[in-house]
Amino acid sequence: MYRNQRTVIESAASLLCRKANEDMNYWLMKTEPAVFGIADLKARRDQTEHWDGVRNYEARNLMRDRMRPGDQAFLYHSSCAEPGIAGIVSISRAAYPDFTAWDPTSDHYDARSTPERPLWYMVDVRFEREFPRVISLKELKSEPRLQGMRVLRRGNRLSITEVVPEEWHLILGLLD
DNA sequence: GCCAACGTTGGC
DNA sequence: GCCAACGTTGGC
Repeated sequence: MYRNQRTVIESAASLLCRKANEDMNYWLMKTEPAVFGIADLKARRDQTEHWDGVRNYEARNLMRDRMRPGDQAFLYHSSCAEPGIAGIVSISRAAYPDFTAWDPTSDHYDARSTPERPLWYMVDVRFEREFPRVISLKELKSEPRLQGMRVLRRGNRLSITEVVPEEWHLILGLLD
């Protein structure tokens, strides 16, 4: 009961915050569903998880300098049978040091990063919505008004990219 | 600072 | 499994 009430209150607060925030940004975040997909996030306690393992400076800078709580992001499934956008997550915590970089047993260990001088950062994301179907990469590529999207560029490898509001709403419209 | 070699990403 | 494209590393 307490959990439900808190969730409702937080959702309302998040909405209010979003409406008041002119600088809200939209994002696209890539993940391999075999490792951690939208279904995994949905199943997490509080449907929230930290987004660890980003080891690219440009993506780190976007998280650290531009992402704000209340921002929304498409969750993109890559390296799978049907690459595409599987749903929406929200940013629930601003960037903080990625502690997996300090763990020698982690796949993402990086000896250059320390608690005193963190090199890598992560945010927390919360499940918002799973689409009734994946909006495939093929479908995104076939839409002329989306050709500017960085994720569609040939050879793109950046795991976090910005989505402009026009693209965001157009993509949501593809579901109808 | 240049740039070749390397490891990784990710669609196909 | 293939391979193009990319970011990073390290020799010079």
